[in-house]
Amino acid sequence: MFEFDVKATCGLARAGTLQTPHGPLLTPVFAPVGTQATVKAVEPRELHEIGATLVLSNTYHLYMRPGDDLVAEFGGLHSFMGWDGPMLTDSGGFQVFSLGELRQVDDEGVTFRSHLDGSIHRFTPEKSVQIQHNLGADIIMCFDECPPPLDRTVVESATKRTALWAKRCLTEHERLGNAERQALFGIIQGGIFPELRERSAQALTALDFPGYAVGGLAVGESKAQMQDTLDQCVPLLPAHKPRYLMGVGSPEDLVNGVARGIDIFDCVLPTRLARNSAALTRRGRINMRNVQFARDHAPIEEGCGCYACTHFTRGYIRHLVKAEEILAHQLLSLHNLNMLLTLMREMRAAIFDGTFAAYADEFLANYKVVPH
RNA sequence: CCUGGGGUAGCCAAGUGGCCUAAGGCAGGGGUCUGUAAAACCCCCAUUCGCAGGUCCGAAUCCUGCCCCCAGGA
Repeated sequence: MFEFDVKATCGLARAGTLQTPHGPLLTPVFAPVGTQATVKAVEPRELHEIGATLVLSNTYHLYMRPGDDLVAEFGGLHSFMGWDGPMLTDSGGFQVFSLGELRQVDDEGVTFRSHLDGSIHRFTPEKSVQIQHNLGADIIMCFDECPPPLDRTVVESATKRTALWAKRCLTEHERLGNAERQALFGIIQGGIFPELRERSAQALTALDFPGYAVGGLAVGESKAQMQDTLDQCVPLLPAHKPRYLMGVGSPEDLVNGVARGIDIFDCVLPTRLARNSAALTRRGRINMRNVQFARDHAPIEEGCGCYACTHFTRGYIRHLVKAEEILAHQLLSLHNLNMLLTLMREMRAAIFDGTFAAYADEFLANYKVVPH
């Protein structure tokens, strides 16, 4: 289980297959985020229809509500949420970063207040692995500390801690004895600092995880810094193991990530943008709230095969957005996810065809940050 | 016609002499969003208070006239 075969390469870009208990995962792959055991506004049936293969969910949120023990009672996340494909859970490490003032980190673990009711809780690496064991995703993540990427002192201590915690996660995972059912991935930290990335990669690869994530990016650094960091640290990861860039991303970041040898991505962006009325197109992002679309009879994107684009006009979707109808969130979420999933499929095909570089160049040339 | 109440932004509405170059909400326009504390957040949107005079150092606020609207009575 969890064998990863690189089937084709094109430059640094790779197309592979990762075996999981819920079927093979074709990479490069983008995972829609379903934080609370649901991809917001999208049914599992629809996820299948648009070709989603991997879904991410969250340790912190599900521990808080409804509780990982309750999810276990329902047979784990897959049966609880009705998704029978591969799943990944984040460790809760990112929440340590994003909860801000609500938390306190020490070498042993993290104490934090619930964002729901203010109650005090504590995560340790062991606790995170235990929760993820109860949740039952195919891929689980080491409990890490994800620091703001630019402060060297903070990043250095977080990077050291992440390495120590990775060892503890692995020990706990082995103790629980379910390595055949769940693959535990290690996470590289180090912010934008090459020496720290290098040290982190050395420490983590020494533990021989079945897959490695690059964490701590897309959290405040510039695009150039993110790309430089990937250029530097992806080659430090074993070529025969899947590489996961956490929390990314935007269409251009996915292309840039694949070009640098990343296999797995996840991001809230497409679904969050959808609920905040933005649509992703190949020419860039458009805000469907804007009055310029009020009398637009075209679909969100000409030529897009998704249900939103084959059945509805921009004018109608703008109306739904302005009227705050639930269907606006549903259609835009579906479209945005479809756009990214299609992009991933096309990149995979281009890698097999040996035309990835040209494909990437053309995509990036057409994709404008400020379109129309 | 009489009596009372009322006319502040597209709508609702606070303010009843100086801190009003007028609160707030809605609507409208624009922006932000990357391992989801997000169907969230941010910005813009009345030099002007029904109209015309007057009092006063000072008026959306007081006075006079006019014009509208509402309720009740003829």
